[in-house]
Formats: sequence, C-alpha cells, structure tokens
Amino acid sequence: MRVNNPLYKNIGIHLTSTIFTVDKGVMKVLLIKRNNEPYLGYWALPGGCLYNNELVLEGAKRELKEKTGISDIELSMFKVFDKIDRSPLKRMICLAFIGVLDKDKVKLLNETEKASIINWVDVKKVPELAYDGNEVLDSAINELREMIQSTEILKTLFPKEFTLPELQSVYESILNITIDRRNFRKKMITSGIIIDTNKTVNYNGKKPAKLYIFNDKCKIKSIL
Amino acid sequence: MRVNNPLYKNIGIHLTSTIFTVDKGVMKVLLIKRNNEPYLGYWALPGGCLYNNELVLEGAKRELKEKTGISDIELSMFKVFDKIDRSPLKRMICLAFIGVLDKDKVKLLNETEKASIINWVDVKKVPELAYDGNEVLDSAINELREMIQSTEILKTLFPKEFTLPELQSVYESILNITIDRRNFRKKMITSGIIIDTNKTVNYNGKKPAKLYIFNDKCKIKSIL
DNA sequence: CCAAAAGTGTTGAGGCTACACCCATGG
DNA sequence: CCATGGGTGTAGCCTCAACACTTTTGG
Repeated sequence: MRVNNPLYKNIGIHLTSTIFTVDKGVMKVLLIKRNNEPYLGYWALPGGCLYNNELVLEGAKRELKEKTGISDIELSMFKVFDKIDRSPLKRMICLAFIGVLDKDKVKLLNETEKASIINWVDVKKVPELAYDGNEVLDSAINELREMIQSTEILKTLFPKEFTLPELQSVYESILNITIDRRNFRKKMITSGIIIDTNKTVNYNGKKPAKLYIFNDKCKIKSIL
Repeated sequence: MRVNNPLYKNIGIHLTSTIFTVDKGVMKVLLIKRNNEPYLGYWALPGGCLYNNELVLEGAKRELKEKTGISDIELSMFKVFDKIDRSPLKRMICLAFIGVLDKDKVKLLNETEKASIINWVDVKKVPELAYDGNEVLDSAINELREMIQSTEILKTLFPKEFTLPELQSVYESILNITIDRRNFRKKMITSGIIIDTNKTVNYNGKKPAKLYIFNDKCKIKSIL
C-alpha cells in the first residue's frame, strides 16, 4: 500500500477475506504468496485497504478481485481485528470477511502485482501467515461452523444440483464430525430445504446417486 | 469531535454503544440528549471517536464512561455501519457495541459537555435518533435476542441472587414471548445453570420466592 | 460375481409442551 | 379470609440417535 495515495488519506482500514471451498471433502482456504515487503515470501489471506468512497463490503470485493480474480462472491463481515501493532507500517484496523465458493467455477489470476502464487490450501495444513493471518483464519473457521447452521452458504457451495453424499461430506468436513447417512437424509428431506429432481448421477462408477436442489423458499435456522 | 485533534488524525472510526437494562420487566436502552450540532436536541446512542492508540473495545468503554459515567461494563461488538454519508462531517465508520447492566447498580452523570440529559428509554417508545441511531438500535435488539441464548448476559443482569419469576420476566421482555412457569423452572433447574441458595425473598407482599444464583461452571448454548 | 457406494425404516429414549392444584403471605 | 403471586408433577407427543440389510453399478 502506498500511504500517500489520496484515496487512503485518513484511513487505516484493512479488509481481509477468508475464502473457503470444499475440494473432495476437504475444506480449503484461499491463500496468496506475498512478493512484497513486509512479510515477503509468506502466505497471506487476500485483502487490502478501504477507499474513502466505498462501502466496506464493496472494498473487500474489490480487493479480492484485484488480488485473486474472484468476483461475484457473497462476503459477510464477521470480526474486527484491532491490535495496535498488527501491521508494521501504521495503525490498521482489519475488518475480516468470510465467503465460500465452488472452486471449479472460478478462474484465479496467475500473477498480480502483490501475489505471485494463489492457491487453495487444506485448512489443516496452513503455514504461518503474514500479519495476524492465522488468528483471522481460526476465527473464520469458527464462523464458518456457525454459518453452516443457516444453510445459506450451502446454497452457495451447491448453486445447482448435488447429491446427498456430497452435501453430507461438506457438513462433515466443516464441522469435523461424522453423521449417520440415514438420519442425515431424513433430516434434510423432512426439513423441506432440498427438493428431489428425479435425476441421478454417477460420480464414482458405483451405484448412481439422486440429484437434489435447494428449496429457495425455505430458510432453516439449525439443521444439525 | 474536533477534527484537528491529533489523536483523531487519519481516523474516521466512531464507536457507538447500545446499553440495555430491564426495568420492571420492560427492556430499556440508554440514550443521551445532544446539546451540540449536528443533531442538536436529538436523542442519541452514546458514543464517540476512536483514538489512534487504543483498542476499539477500550475506546468504546472510554467514550461510554465520558458520556454517561458508566464503567465496569462488558461490551461486545456486533456490527459495522458504513454508509458513506452517515455522518455529515466526514467519512465515519461506526463500530456498534452492545452491553447490558443492572440499572440500579450504576450512577449516571448529570451533565456532560456533549449531553444534557441521560435516560433509560423503553425500547418500544424510542424517538427519532441522531445519525443512524435507530438502525443501530434495531440491529442491537436483534443481537440481544441472540445473545440471551448464551445466558452470559443474564449473569450480567443478575450478578447476585435472583428469583425465577424475575429471570423469566427478562426472557419474556427480551424475546417478546410468554413462557409457561412450570416448564421454565424445569428447564432452568435441569440445565444446571442456576443454583438454589435456600434463601427466599418477598418482593411483592405475596408468597416469598426462592433465590437462585448462576452456576459459573456452566455455559449453556441454548435454553429456550 | 464381487467390491463399493447409495438407498431405505423402525424402535427406544429423552426432551418438550400443555395443563390444574396447593401454598405462603399481607392486608 | 381472600386475593395475589409462587411453587410443584404428570401424561402425551415429537424429535433424535442408533442400528443392518438391500440395490445398483463397473470391472
């Protein structure tokens, strides 16, 4: 960040995004490798500074797009990080956002001014991050676990058709639990949030699985 | 706020507190009447600007104390308000905090530089507030309803002994519902979050009520 | 025909709601 | 002695968790 950029004048607000996806049942987070000081060479959560003339949500989306190429994503703010010395340059207050997406539906940038490499990293294998990134990530994972109760983020991960085993594996990987197949199916169907499409798909060469879609008319508070 | 105060340099962060109490079963919020422009004469939520050298939580507590005299209160941030023009003076981003207290245990200031009158106001009778105060308050009431699920704020409202009818009336006024007396009692006792002190008290000249205290070893997620 | 994943129903336990009567007190 | 609010128990319902076998497919 160039401190003298007039758009940054009088602001020390940083916007950080933790973007999750589920890749073959494994929860992953989007990281970029820094090629600038400070923290040159460290992995970092994507983010940047708010402009005077934009809303924080707009700023978070703009930075995410500039740094990673991702657009059309729903972000929600979940926490503020305000340690006095969290950034070595000046007092910065960090607003942390969370988002989820289907990794097969986005195209990531190859090179940007700030980041040389962009990658999905297994949340259980995340290295030491730039700034207070690990602390932000830990909070985001907790937030994700709470968000999944509302089923809204599931609609994002599965914008179209999906099978119940797929859906179950997302629950299991986010919540780090195992769920009985029969009870899971029962809860999903009786709650009314999914609709049988009467189609099937064969992902793995075994018995085909039924395809479902989410029922948009139905917002459930707590499934599990 | 004096814009040239060096402590405010490069910051446009405003801290607003919504402080709730329950007064005879009625949920009330703490408001102050402004005696400065802008919004001279309007009721407002207490708050002020963050200093460069303090954490946001510290700043919120400092402002609350300066404006109302309240100290020793637990505040938690619940939302950010960032409309570009929400303050007429400059771009201000508002971090909104929520807190609860026992109104009989605090002494409010009579006069301050900023506020001529401080008062507890029935949340159902709140007038038009300064800035985007009404929007902040509405969000805070929703937040309060979610917070009460954790029972932690109840420990704040009842730091010492309390009767079950008192506790029930707080639930009923915050959630705006009525609860069966027997079932409420059963849930509270079997959940283990309250402890019978074997003392009684007579608040209303009728049958004396048993006194309970909260069990600090017990944190419950959802009671009702 | 066999391995691997998907689909299906029942039962028992515990928690929730609904509901009516007795008790202690002050006036 | 009566009006008022506080305290107590039970029965039915529903939800949830536990659990095993059959079906479909590709190789």
